[in-house]
Amino acid sequence: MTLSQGFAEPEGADAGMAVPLSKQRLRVWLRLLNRNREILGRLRGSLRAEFDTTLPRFDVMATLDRYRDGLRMSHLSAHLKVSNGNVTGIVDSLIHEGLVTRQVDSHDKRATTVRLTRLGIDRFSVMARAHERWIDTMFTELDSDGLDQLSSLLDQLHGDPE
Amino acid sequence: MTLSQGFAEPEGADAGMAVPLSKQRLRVWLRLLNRNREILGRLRGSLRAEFDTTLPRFDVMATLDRYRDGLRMSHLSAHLKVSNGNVTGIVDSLIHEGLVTRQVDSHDKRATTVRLTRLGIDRFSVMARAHERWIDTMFTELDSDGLDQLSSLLDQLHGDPE
DNA sequence: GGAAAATGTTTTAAGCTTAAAGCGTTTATT
DNA sequence: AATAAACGCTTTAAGCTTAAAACATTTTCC
Repeated sequence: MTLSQGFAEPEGADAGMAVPLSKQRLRVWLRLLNRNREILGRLRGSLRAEFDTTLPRFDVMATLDRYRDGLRMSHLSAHLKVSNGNVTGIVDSLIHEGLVTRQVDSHDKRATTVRLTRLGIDRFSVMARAHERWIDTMFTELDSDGLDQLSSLLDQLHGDPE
Repeated sequence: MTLSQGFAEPEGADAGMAVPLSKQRLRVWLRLLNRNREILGRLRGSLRAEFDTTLPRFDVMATLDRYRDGLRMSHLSAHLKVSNGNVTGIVDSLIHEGLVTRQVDSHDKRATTVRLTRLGIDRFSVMARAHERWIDTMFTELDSDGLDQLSSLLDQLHGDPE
């Protein structure tokens, strides 16, 4: 999965200042990683405690809720940035619970469209409200300006080759 | 795992402005999550391609490299913010490869101290240099000020109950 | 139209992850 | 000292995740 790109030299010619900048980047990356893990841990615990479900299932439902007309499996996994096969299992289990349907495309028999059921929509809307509250409490200290700043700084990271 | 805390009302009394702020928080959280996944995906791929190892193994070694005197299993998992049992398996496999040792504490027979071996230290130092380069390329667009800002904004998120 | 390449998805094998239960060991309480 | 509680770690069961292989269908290109 796209790994042969790396290895450009740090570009800002490493004359004296280069080392500290690398270290600083490393520290910030570590912090980003840890914050993310902490937040995910809390969300996971809350989802389990309140709704007896998991984060991956919630993520799939959230994405399908944003695309009410349904989504191809491949688009779903692209949106979630997880592997293709991964989504298969999660969707299977959501179908098993009656929250989602999988419908073969009439024009292309390879492709399927996944969609929330009525039940799925209803279930999700309850969870979404709770989720919004959890995020609110974790992001309380950031006001609109802080959020904009954070957002724009995050945009400057390029995780994707692009 | 600490889940009964949540559910304070968004505190800034939701009069008109509250809804957009929640949505903005949600968007930023999504972005944070996605960036993190992208970066992790790239690092995973590079680690596999260049060193035939995994991110969790790298993380354990990186932590042990910072604590050359060794670390208790519990401290290790606390640092990594993963579950206790999780680390057990990863350390097992690192021991199997001769990169790490596990030594029972002489005063407390329940506890063990995990430490990099000479081989582990050497292997890690090679990987660490590559890792630094990868992070450098992904964080190129952020200068020292940007990094400081990002760092301080991330500090304002509270993932941990605290 | 038929072979080859590409596409959309699922399956597989290996490994990660968590929460909860289990096992010794140590500490606290009487 | 005996019991109970706490602690440090490992095991277990269930589920998530990935990369790669496999499958089926469609498209491309002679």
